[in-house]
Order: sequence, then C-alpha cells, then structure tokens
Amino acid sequence: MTQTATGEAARDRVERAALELFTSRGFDAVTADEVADAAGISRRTFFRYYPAKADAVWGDFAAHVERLDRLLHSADGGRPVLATVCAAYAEVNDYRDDDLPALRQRMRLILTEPALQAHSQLRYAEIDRVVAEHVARSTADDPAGLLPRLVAASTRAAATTAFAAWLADERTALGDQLRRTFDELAAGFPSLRG
Amino acid sequence: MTQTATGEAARDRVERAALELFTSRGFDAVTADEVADAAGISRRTFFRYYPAKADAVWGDFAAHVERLDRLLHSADGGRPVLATVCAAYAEVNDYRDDDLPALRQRMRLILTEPALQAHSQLRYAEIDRVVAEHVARSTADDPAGLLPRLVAASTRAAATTAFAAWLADERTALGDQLRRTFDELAAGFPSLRG
DNA sequence: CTTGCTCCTGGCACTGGGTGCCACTAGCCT
DNA sequence: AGGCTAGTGGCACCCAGTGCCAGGAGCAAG
Repeated sequence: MTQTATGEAARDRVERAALELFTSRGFDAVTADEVADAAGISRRTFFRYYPAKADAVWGDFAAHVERLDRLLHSADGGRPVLATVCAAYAEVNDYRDDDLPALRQRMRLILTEPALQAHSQLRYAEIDRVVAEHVARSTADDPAGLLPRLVAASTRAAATTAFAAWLADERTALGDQLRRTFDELAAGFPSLRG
Repeated sequence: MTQTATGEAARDRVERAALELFTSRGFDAVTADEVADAAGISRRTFFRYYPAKADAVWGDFAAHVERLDRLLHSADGGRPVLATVCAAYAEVNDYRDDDLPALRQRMRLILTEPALQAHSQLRYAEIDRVVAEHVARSTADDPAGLLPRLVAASTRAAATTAFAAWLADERTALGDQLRRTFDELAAGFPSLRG
C-alpha cells in the first residue's frame, strides 16, 4: 500500500518532470538520466516504470485504452457505429478543466516532436485494435477484415486531426471539435462537395 | 557518373540485403553492421546512405512523395478531390509485376514490425503534407485547417488499410483494393448502414 | 608526371537509449 | 530472529546514430 502510494507519487513526479523538460528543451535534447534525476529516481528505475523514454509522456495509457474498450462494450448496439465510436472518444478525452493545460502540453509534444510522433503509432495501434473489435462485434465481421480496420484507422485519423485543431484553436472545446470532425468524416466530407 | 552508378548499385544491394535479413530474422534482431556487411559497405557508409536503420526498407521514398505531389498538381481540378487523391495513390503504387514480391515483403515488414510501424509515421507525415496542400489548393483553404488535415489523415488511413487488405488477400490487385477502400470512405461507410 | 582539389569512403571514438544481472534494502509473514 | 518477496539502484553491456579525421579515387591545371 505504502509502496504503491510512493510508486504512484514517483510516477507522477516523473511525468511532470518529463513534460516540463521536454517542452522547454525538446525531447531529443533531454536525456533519460535528467528526467530520472529530476524525479528523484535512478535511470534504471525510470526504465522499469516506462519501457521507453517516450512512454513517460503518455502516462497510464493502458488504462486509457481499457476505458475506451469498456465504453465500446457497453454501448447501445442500436446506435450507428460511428456515433458510438465518436462518443467513446469524446468521453475518454473528457478531462477536468485543471487537467487541460497538461493535456495540451502532452498533445503538443506528441504531435510535434518527431520521435514522439513515431512512437505514437505504437500506442494508436492498441486503440485501433479495440475499435476494430467493436466494429467487428457490431457487424458480425472479422476484426481483421477491411471494414473494421478501415473504420478504426480513419476514426483514429479523425481523432488526431481533431486534437491538432483543438491545439491550434484555444476557443473550441475538445469534445465539440471531435464531434465536428467525426461528422465531417461520417458524411463523406460534405464540405468538399459544397 | 561511375561513382553515381556504383552508389546506386550499392544502395540496391543494401535494400535487398535489408529486406532479406529483416524478413528472415526480424528487424530488431539484425544489426546495422550485418546489413552493411551483407551489402559490402561499412557501417559508417550505411548511415550515410540512410539516416536510420529503418530507412533502408523504404528505398527512395522522397522520390515517391515527389511523384505523388506532381500527380496531384497536374490533376483535373473539376474532379472530386477524393477521387483525385485515390487515383494518385493508385498510380504511385502501380508497380510492375516483377516488383510485387519485393513490395509485399516491404509492406509486410512495415505493417508488422513495431519499430518500422513507428518509423512509418514520419514517412506518412510527408505524404500527409502533400495531400493536405492539394486539398487546400482545391478548396482555397489553409493547408493547416481542419478539412485538409482530415482528408490527408483519413485518406492515408484508407491507403494503409487497403495495403493491409492487399497483403492478407493475394487475389485482388492493389489498385482495386485501393479504389474499393476509398469508395467506402468517400461514401461515409455505407456498409455500416446496411 | 606531379600537385592540388573534391568527393566518397571507412575507421575511431563518443553519446544516449535500453536491458540483463546482481547486490541491497524494506516490509511482511511465521 | 530467520526467510521470503518486491522494489531499487549500480554496473556492464549492446546497439543506433554522429562528429571527426585520415585515406584514396578521380579530375583539373601546371
């Protein structure tokens, strides 16, 4: 219990330090040693917490994916699949206002730093798997089939695009941006025809 | 001239060796030294040819992107944007039959090896930029705006999905697979409603 | 032929990410 | 107290990638 508590606290310190250092000096210019030092742990322990330097930016991403999975499992089967996926994305990313600055910082890093951009693909693959499985359940299809894969990949593309737009424009809420972007996708890009 | 020729030949040897070694033993289990040795060049020269080990799999990708860019620039402006992008993707990936085995090998590596999957994001970003610029030209929009980004990201998602489906199913041609996948995307996933 | 220039190459050494191994400590159970 | 377990840190190692420098091939002018 105490160990878990200190472990959690240490992880929190690491993630704060990582966000701070990477933002101010750039991901590549900061060594894992520096992050570990700033968090008061050893380099070795850092790499036990996070399998890669980049993972310190993502926090507990497995829990994130698990939440998304649960939401999709418990979703109303009568609703259109895209609407369900959009709502799940929106709910998973519905942060408290106090957490928004950290979220912005994290997403800005992930979307701009090449090394993190590359690493993100590995995280996104976990999301895609969960979404593809949901589509497969809804359509009695193979999760590895064309449609589940396509829906997973393109909704994820929509979500990251929405994130980028949200970062660029401080005014609109993330949830609204997600819904707007999904609408565009689901309707086959109506503004291209207008 | 002779230098360029040997340089080209050496690059060719490297790419063959890389494909062969990575396929048989896995990307991570093969060191850059081994690839360099197999191609008859030094490790140092290997990293002058390719900035990263993963780049040996991609060949001359810049030329690929440039071809795509030219195709999009010279496309018929009256045609729907998605159709133009689809046709450009199909034409850029219209390989001779002799080259298909190598293409399959390459794509299988890129889509299955985690390290290559991650690295691919950096290459895809170049494609996305070109496509987003095309959409922006067609709609008199900002390339960094929502619609160009969304179209670029989701068409790229469609293209990679089509590639994966093509890998899984030997029977259908790559171009047909691309067109089928783009149709699904452009129509807002009609098979989800059926 | 020789000198000088340029480009390509390879060797060397170094940084930094990531990992296996081991020794140490802290709690905890009996 | 003795033994078990889990977390930690130090150490050594491998490998990707880079800067630097020393050759060597080709070419031009003398």
